[in-house]
Amino acid sequence: MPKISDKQREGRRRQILEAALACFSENGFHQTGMADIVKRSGLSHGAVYLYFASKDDLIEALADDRHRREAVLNSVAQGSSDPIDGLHALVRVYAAWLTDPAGEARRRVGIHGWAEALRNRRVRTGVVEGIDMPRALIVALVERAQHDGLIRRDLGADAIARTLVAIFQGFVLQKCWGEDFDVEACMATVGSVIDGFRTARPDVRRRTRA
Amino acid sequence: MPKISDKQREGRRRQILEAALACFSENGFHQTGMADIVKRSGLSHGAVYLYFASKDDLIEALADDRHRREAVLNSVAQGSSDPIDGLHALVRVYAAWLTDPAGEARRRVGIHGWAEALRNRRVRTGVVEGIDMPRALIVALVERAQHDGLIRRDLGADAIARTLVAIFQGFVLQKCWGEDFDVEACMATVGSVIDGFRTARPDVRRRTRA
Amino acid sequence: MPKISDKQREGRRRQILEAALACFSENGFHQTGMADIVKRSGLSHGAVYLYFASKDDLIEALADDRHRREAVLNSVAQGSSDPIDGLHALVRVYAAWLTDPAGEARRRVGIHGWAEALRNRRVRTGVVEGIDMPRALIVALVERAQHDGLIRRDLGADAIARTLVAIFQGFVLQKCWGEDFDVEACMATVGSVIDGFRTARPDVRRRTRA
Amino acid sequence: MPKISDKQREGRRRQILEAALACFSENGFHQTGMADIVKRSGLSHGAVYLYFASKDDLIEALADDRHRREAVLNSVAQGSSDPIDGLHALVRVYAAWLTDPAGEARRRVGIHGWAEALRNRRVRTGVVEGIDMPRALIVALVERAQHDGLIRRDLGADAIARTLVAIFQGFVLQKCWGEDFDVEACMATVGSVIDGFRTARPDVRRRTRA
DNA sequence: TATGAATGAGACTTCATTCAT
DNA sequence: AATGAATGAAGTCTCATTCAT
Repeated sequence: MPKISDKQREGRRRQILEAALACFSENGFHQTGMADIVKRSGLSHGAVYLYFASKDDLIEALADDRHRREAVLNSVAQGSSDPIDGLHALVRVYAAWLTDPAGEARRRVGIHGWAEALRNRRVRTGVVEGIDMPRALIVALVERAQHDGLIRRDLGADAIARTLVAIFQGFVLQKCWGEDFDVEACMATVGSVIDGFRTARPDVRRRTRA
Repeated sequence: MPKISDKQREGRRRQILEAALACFSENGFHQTGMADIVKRSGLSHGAVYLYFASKDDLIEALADDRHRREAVLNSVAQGSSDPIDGLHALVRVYAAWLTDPAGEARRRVGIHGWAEALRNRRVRTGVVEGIDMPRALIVALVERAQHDGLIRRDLGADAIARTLVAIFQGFVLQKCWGEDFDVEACMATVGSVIDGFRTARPDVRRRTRA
Repeated sequence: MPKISDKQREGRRRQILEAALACFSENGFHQTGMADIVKRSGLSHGAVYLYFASKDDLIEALADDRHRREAVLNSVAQGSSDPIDGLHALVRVYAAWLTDPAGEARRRVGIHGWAEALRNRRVRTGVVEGIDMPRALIVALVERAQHDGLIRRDLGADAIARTLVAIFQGFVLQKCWGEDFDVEACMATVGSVIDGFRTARPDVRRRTRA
Repeated sequence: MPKISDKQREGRRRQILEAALACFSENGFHQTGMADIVKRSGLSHGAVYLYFASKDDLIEALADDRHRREAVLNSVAQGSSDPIDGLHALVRVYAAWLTDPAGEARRRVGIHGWAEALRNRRVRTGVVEGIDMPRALIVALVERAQHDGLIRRDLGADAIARTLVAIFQGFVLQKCWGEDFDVEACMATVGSVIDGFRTARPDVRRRTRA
C-alpha cells in the first residue's frame, strides 16, 4: 500500500480514536488495554501504533479534545447583543450537549480525564485550557453586563464564571452517574441563577428566561 | 497467633487507609500499586491483605468517603431555624472543607472516585449515596423555605439542590487543578446564588450572605 | 516465605546467572529472550525480576564478571620472584582457563560481551577494567624485568602487555570458533614470544619455558 | 516494471550495504532495526527486500567481510623474496588497515561478526574463512623461513600463524574499545615478536624490524 | 498474626516481513 | 521496480495476590 492520502490517514486516526473513546468511556483509561482498543478498532496492534505513539498519546488526544469545546463556543460567539441573553444562550448550548445521547461517551471520558488531570501534566493542561475557554467567554459577558449595569458589581466576574462552569461540571457528573437527573429542571434553575446575578431593579423579573 | 485487640485492629486499618489515601491521591487508583501502599504503610503485603481483601476493597473504602458527609451533616445538624440561613451555613461548612489543606488528599481521591464510579457499581453506589445525603438536606431546607414563602416555588427543590451540589463538585475540581482558585470570591457568589432563589421582595438585598 | 537468608539469596542469584550464562552463551544477549532464561532457571518471570532489574542488568552482571579475573590474577600474584617466570606462569594460568571445558560458556559470553562493549558504556567499562587488570600485572612484571636488564628496553612495557593480552583475546576467539585450535602448540609459541622479548644474551636460550 | 541495469543494481546494493554497515557498526546487528537501515539508505522497505532477502542476509553479507582479506592479501601478494620480510610487510599492511579511520565501521562490524559467528553457522564460516586466508599466507611464509633456517623449527608454523592473527584480533578489540591504544608502539612489539621467532644467531639484532 | 518471596497472567510496545497499489 | 501501510508474533516487564514459614 503506497502512500495513503491525508484523508484516509485522518479516517484511520478517527477510527482508532473512536474505538479508544468507546473503551475509555466504559472502563477508564487505565483499565482499558491496548488490546481492547485494537480489537474494537478492527485494526492490528502495529497499525494503532502507526498512528499513536503510545497509550498515553491516545489518552492525551482524547482527554483534551478541544474540538468539541471550540465548536460549542463558536455557536455562541455569534451571540445576541445582550450579554445576559448570551449567558442564557450558553446555558442552552451546554444543555443540548449534556442531553445529546451521542455525547455520552465523550462526557464519561471527560470525567476520566478530570481525574487523570490530577497526575498527568499534559492532560491537566488540556483540561484546564478547555475550561478556560468558556470561562473567558463568560467573564467577558459578565463584565460587559456589569459595565452596562445589568449584573451586580459586588460579585467578581471570574467567580461568577467559575460558578457557572462548576455547575456544568457537576451536572455532567450527576448525569453520568444517575438515572434520574432532570436536565430540564436543572437548566431552569441555572437560568434562574443567572437572573439572580442581576442588579435589583423593578423590571428584573420580567426578563426571567422564557 | 496472638489475637490483637479491636483497638489495635482499627489502628492498623487506619494506618493502611492513610497510606492508601496518600498514594491514591498522588497517582490515582490504578496507577498506584499495592506495593506503594504496602511500603507507605510500613506493613507487609500479607498484613495489608489481612485487613483488606483486595485492592478494590481499599478503593471502595476510600472512594466512598463517608467522612465528608458525616462531618458536613453533623456541622449543619445544629442548623438555624431559618432554612435559608441553613443553606448559607451549609455553604460555609463546605467552604471550610474545601479550604482545609489537610483535606487536599481526600478531595483528590474523591475526584478519582468520581471517575471510578463510572465503572464500578459499588463505588458508584457509595459516591451517589454520599451526595444524596447533603442533597436531601438541601431539598428539605428548600422545601421548607418554599413552604414559608421564602424561596420561589417555580423552581424544583431537587433541581436547586442538584445545582448547589454541582457547584461544589465543580469547585473541588477547579481547586484541585488550579493554583488560582479564589475560594472567598466564589463563596460570595454561591451565597448570592442562594439569595437569588428567594422570592422577589424589597428586603431581599438586606440578607445577602452574613 | 519470610525473609530469605543471604546465602539463599545468593544461591538464587547464581541460579539465575547460570541460566543466563547458558542462554547467552548459546544465542547471544539479544537473541536470548527473558523467557529462555526464566525457563532454564526453573523460576518464574517475577522471581527473575526480583533479583535483576532488567535484562540489561543481567547482561552487565555477566559481561563484567570480574570475579573470574581476580581469581586468575590472585593465583599469579603469589608468583615467582623472577619476573619472566611470572609471565610464563601467567600464560600457564590462562592456558588452563582456555582449556577448561567448564569455562566454554564463559568464554563465549565473553566474546558476546566484547561486541556489546562497543555500544553499551557500562559493559565496556566492565570489559576494559577486566582487561586492565592482567595488563597492569604484565606491565609491572615487564618493567621489573626491564629494570633488571632481563627484557629489552626498546619495547614499551605497555605495548608488550597489550600484545600478550591481544594474543589471548585472539586465542579465545579462535578456540570458540574452531574445532582444531591446538592449545598446546599455541602456548609454546606464546612462551617463545615472551622469551623473544629478552635481552640478547648468550644464556637466553637456556631459560626457554620449562 | 522497468528493469534496471546491472550497474544500477550494484549501486543500490552498495547503497544498502553502506547504510547497514553504518547502523550495525553503531548498534550491533540485533539492536539495529530494518527501519534504521531503510531510513539511512534513503530507500523504502520494499526496495531493501528487493536486494536482500532478509536481515540475516544483510548480516551475513557484512559479517563475512571479504574486503579486508582481499585488500590485505593483494597488498602482500607482491611480497618480498625474504619470508621474514614478508611477515613484516604483512604487519605493516594490517597496521595500516587498523589505523585507517575510514575502516572504523568495518572493524566494529567485524567484532559484532565475531560474536555472531558463535551462533550463526553461515557467519562463522565466513569469518573463519576470512581468517584462514591470511593464516595460510603466514603459514606458507613461516614454513619457507623454517626451511631456510631463518625461523626456529621447534615452533609449529600453524601456531605461529595463529598467534600473529590473534595479536591482530586483540588489537582490533583494544583499538575499538579504547582511546589510548598506541598503534605505533604495539606494531614495534609485533615486529619484535616476529624477530623473536628467528633462530638464535649472533646477527639477530641487526635485522630488527626494517 | 505477620512476613515477603514467589507466581504467572497480562500489560504495553516493537519490528521483520509482506503485499496491494 | 518501488512504495510504505499493515500485520501479528514475540519481546520485556509489572503487579495483585498467595502461602510457606
